[in-house]
Amino acid sequence: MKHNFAKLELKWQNKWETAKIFHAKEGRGKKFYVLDMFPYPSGEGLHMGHAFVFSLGDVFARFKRMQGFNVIYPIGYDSLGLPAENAAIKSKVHPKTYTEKAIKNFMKQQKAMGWSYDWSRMFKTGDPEYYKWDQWIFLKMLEKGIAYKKKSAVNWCKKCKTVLANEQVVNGKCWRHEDSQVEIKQLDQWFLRTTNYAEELLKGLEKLDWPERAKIMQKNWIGKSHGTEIKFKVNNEVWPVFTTRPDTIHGVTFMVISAQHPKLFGLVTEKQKKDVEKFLKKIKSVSEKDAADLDKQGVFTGAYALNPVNDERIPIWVGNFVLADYGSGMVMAVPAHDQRDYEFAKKYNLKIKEVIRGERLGDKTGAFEGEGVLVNSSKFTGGDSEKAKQKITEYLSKKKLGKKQIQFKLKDWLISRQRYWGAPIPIIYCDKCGIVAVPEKNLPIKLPEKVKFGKDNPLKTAKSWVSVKCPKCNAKARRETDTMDTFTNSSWYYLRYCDPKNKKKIFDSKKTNYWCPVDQYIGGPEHITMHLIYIRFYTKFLKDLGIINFDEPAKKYFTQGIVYGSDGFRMSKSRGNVIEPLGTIKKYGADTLRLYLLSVASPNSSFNWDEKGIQGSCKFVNKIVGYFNNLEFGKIDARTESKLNKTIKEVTEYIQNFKYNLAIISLRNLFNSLPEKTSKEVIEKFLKLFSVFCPHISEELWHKLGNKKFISLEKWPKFDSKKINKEFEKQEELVDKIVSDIINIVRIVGKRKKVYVYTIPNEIKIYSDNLDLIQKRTGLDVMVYAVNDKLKYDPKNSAKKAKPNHPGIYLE
RNA sequence: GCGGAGUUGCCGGAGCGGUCAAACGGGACAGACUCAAAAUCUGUUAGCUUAGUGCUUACGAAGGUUCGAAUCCUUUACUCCGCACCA
Repeated sequence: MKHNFAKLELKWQNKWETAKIFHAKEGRGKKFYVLDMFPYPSGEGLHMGHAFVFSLGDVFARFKRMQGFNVIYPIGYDSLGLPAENAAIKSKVHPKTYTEKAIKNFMKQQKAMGWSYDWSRMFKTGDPEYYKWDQWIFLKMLEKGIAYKKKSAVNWCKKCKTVLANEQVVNGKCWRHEDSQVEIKQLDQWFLRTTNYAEELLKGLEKLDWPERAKIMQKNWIGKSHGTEIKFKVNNEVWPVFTTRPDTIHGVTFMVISAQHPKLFGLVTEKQKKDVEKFLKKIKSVSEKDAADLDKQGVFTGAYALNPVNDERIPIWVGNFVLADYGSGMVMAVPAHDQRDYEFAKKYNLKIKEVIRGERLGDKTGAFEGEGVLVNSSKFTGGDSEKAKQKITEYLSKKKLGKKQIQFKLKDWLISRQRYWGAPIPIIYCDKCGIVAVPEKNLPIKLPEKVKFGKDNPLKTAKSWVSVKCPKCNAKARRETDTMDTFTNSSWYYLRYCDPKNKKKIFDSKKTNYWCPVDQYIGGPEHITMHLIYIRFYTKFLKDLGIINFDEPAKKYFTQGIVYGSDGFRMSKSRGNVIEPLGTIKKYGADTLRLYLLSVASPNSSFNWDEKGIQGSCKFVNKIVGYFNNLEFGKIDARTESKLNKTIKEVTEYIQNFKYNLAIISLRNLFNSLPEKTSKEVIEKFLKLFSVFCPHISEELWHKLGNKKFISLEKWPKFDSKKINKEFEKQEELVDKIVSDIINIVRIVGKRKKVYVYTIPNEIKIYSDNLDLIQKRTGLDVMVYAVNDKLKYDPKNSAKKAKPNHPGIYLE
């Protein structure tokens, strides 16, 4: 009875492909864009996590397609990037060869899962035809002042041998190397001005239908705070300082400048130079060990700042806890009213001056950070601290000593990478002309094939590639050897799917505007503060550039759970707990695997892989096949009709809301209650619902029913609420109840052969209609009588026990 | 430190004010079929109790709101995740 799923699945995969039924074309009705985050093709191939996420997307795409939407469901490969380069070096092949091979392997597995991608739109970011447009966007950004180069303190990972963006630093460590402490270096690097869009990125969140958690995370990441910029004077130079507590300005007793501040040594006096240098060395060596446990440390710079409200001379210290790139890299310290400043002051014996008095809650020691009344604050004394924030800001503004300011945590995106396997930054350095953009017509700047991988940036070893003529003056010049962060490639890929083969333009705006934005984006939670910020930023930029007419990439976003190994840990090669879908497909078939992955838990929660559980899905699939093997049509009964309509309703709603697990339960319930004979219509509708989960077997059975077209292109069944009758559910419950009652009695009194059931007269139909079922389930002969039946057999007068919903029972 | 998610029966997991001793799946057990097994089908799977009843204890812990709580509120413990000296 077991079907040969391997052969069957392959057959349908091929049929889908030759008939091109999943190819998307513009203008065939209301569009719907379903997008899974494209995979990073690693040599290990697909793992169960991929199988899970992509199945989520596939079900949704199939569902929407059947609902009559013009669905685009593309796939591609994020093939550029460091891990591929490192893996390639390790296995001593060129990154290109490495990724090409990995992609082939991916495709094979993806096809085996039966995902309904439009393969004709597939691309790889590693193709020059793709990254050409990465470079093009860069040039546009350069034109608009969004891309720029600056020297600043940047994060450097020794293991990656490259700098990292702020988003790629996790707990002070590299996002790819938990054991590699990020170092701060002063380097000249390319940045994208994401901060220009900070406000828009924040505001745009409001209208997005994204999980609350994702929105909150992005909001925190963008980190808007309102405050005041106050201008302090240091050696006759103005130093703006950002604070959210201008009301405490009179309590400033020292300033702290960041240890990474580029202008630090402009402040340090001759006398203090040694101390400062020693200090810098010290914090650097400590940070190597463990920066997280580092306490606040600092040393006097010898310089003084003038407090603009009272001209007090305030010593400037240098400290390890001040960020160089937030605000101006220098803070005003008010130890009486800020816990950090307080600790610092205590440690180094600095003055503490109280300027706000209020009611202390809880802790009696340390800084008082609450609200209260101003004291020791010249003419502001006596005022309310909350109001004073505004008053003091106004006062400073009037005197041009400060102004209201909004500050963001979001930083500009550092995109330079000192590595090979990325899109080269299209820039040329000329001794005469300086930084020169590569003319558009010269794009793409292809990666040179021959490079040496080793200590330094590999591109530097491609001597003939590096040396070029200056596009402006034709003098000898050299190319930028940094490449672009891999996240740039994935920041606009969804747009390219709309017109992937375009050689003249990045894409035809008409096409892109038709398909986009993405209607349903699906991806993991780990992308929320990286990829999803970047892709939104790019979208906003491209909108401003005028080539698209929308400013958010994805209206809806669904965060899926993570599939962990059976040991409860993230699947990883080093742990040895990786499960490849291909092995499971071979054993059970793709349909079964899909069904299982989608029914274990709700799609947004994580779960551990457990092969035992797949049995249930396997049985169900086989049961369906078995049912079709001895299929005879009959008439639809009202009960089945009610159940069918109810199921259609539920399944539709559940899928729409990504509750696939519940949709599958609903389908099981329907199937299990199907009578031996029912109408073809019922069977067909059931199969359609089922087909989004198990498309191969559904196509096969659909065909077997005599249909010539693909079930994948059929119309999604509609339900009729009027046909849903709760009475039937109630009857079912009564049947369940009588069955368990009978069995319960048997258990108590021992085995008997005959059962006599006495119902109140108007209920007899429920039981006599279901007599077969009751007999089958109890395994006993059952007779049903109405209590008023004079001819009934009732030796113990059990009929008198009958109540509504509760018939009397006699066994013998 | 801040923010988010979670803690459910042997297990995986639904449920998110009454219809809950709690969907669905797995496992275990029993019965049917079979010479037998697998598969399949049926039932049981908190405890006590009873010719189908009733009771008690149960949804991390402790309190509270309510006629009524796994579901709402408060406190607390633990787990996972994200951010983290943001001035």
